[in-house]
Amino acid sequence: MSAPFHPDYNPLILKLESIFDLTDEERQALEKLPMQVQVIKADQDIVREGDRPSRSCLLLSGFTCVYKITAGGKRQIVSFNIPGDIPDLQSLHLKVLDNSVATISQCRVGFITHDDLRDLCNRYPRITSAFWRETLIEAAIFREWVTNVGRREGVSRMAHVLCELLVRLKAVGLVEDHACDLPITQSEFADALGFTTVHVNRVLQQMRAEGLIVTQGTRLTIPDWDRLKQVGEFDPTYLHLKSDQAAA
Amino acid sequence: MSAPFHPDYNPLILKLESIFDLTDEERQALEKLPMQVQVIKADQDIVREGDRPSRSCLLLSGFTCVYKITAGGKRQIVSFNIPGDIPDLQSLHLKVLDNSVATISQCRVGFITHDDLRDLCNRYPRITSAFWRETLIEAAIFREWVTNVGRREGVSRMAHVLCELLVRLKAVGLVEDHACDLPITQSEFADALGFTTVHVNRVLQQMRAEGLIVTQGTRLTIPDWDRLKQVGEFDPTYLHLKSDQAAA
DNA sequence: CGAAATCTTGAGTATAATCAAAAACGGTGG
DNA sequence: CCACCGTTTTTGATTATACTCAAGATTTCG
Repeated sequence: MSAPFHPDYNPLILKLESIFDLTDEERQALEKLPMQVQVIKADQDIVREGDRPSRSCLLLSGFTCVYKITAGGKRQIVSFNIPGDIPDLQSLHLKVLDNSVATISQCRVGFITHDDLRDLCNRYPRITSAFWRETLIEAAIFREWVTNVGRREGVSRMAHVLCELLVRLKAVGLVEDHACDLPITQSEFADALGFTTVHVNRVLQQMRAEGLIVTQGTRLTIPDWDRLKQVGEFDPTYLHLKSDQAAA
Repeated sequence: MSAPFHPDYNPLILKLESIFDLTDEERQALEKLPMQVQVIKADQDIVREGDRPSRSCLLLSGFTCVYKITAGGKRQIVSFNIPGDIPDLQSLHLKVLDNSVATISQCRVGFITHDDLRDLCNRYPRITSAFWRETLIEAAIFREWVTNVGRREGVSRMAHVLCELLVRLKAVGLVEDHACDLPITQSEFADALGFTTVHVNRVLQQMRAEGLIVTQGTRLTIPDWDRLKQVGEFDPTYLHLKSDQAAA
């Protein structure tokens, strides 16, 4: 599996192949998809709630998040994006964005116009299916996220998001030896989990103490995957991955 | 607007027209869509997590909910379905269901085979778009649901779901004079909001005391829509309705 | 090396959970 | 029409998870 920044590393194709069978022709069409690549530094909005974009953004490297701000000024992150994700693919069919997307780390982003996307879908109807499937899995992730925030507490809630991230990162080749780079701050985890920063800190300390996770800077290592899965009540079915790379 | 049970009342078409412009031809094709209609009593699963259905279900009358059960045995309702919804439309592209769907009240359900749906989509490509759009709006509702459960508390969280239900019911003609029939128990609201039944009860009492809602049996009346919207921090943009029936 | 961001700690508090039981409601059958 | 049963709603008392506020330690990065 080619590493990030390697010339052959195309996270979109890796991602789609993890959920869909592509023909060579379709793969080539995807490789030729025109995009305007841009490097964006950390903590910048890529698109904002209320925007009416005419293009979607493919995340090539780095981490972004989809978030909403309540009228009371609180932020809720509804999902983390990893390379290969198109966080605002929905804007192809929904004119007004109902959420914002921001970078978490420095990112390389490829902007693809809706015209080019529609063109691709018209020429390759199965790619329409693949993209539709992609957005349906995104919805499945949101459902699981609701369940996590609504019905799990403390350590269990945190463990579940970590499991999800690990499995998804594995699918695009970004996990090695149960370890990955995860440049997400405790404050961002708080906004994702519906906690406060202080509480996230205490939960993480407990998880370290229990040997569920090991952290060194932004590097996360999972010493015992089965135990983390168990604590997080994690079942990867909802990610609808083709193979059982789901085992991580 | 035709009332439920009136012969012309087709909630699917009403629903799609609230989010998409249909041509006469497309409307006729939808009307002719073959379906096996069945009456299902309250509190029954229609489909279960893990199923691999070969058909989807269109809710014709009554209320259903989409839910998941955690390994710890807790239930989380991730959305309520109203007439016109197809709660498991995603199964057209995702083989294994990652959630269950259950009736809340007695329901009339129309089962439509995936073959018939695929057929319809092939013959009317714009209907593919309409359905895709439909599932994207469902995803938007999940995002908002995460935000609600993660970042709003007590009265505000409850007010928000009520606002959403009212607006969606309005779009299919089931709200009159800011009132509707809402056969959802407090225990079901608890599973939807991430609360306990006891807490839902106390929240509802407070809302009644503050004049935010009036209930008589399963009938819900909203005396002051603007105030409810304000308390629930409700902005209907995420429902992506065509017109401003969003005002309710 | 120094400023800013991030992480950590402590003490006091609030929202919501838990447990347990009583009251009210809704439908059914006599 | 009313008695009866199961479900749903309501109440009270106690507890727990997570929040708030505030300040200090550490890391990161220019």
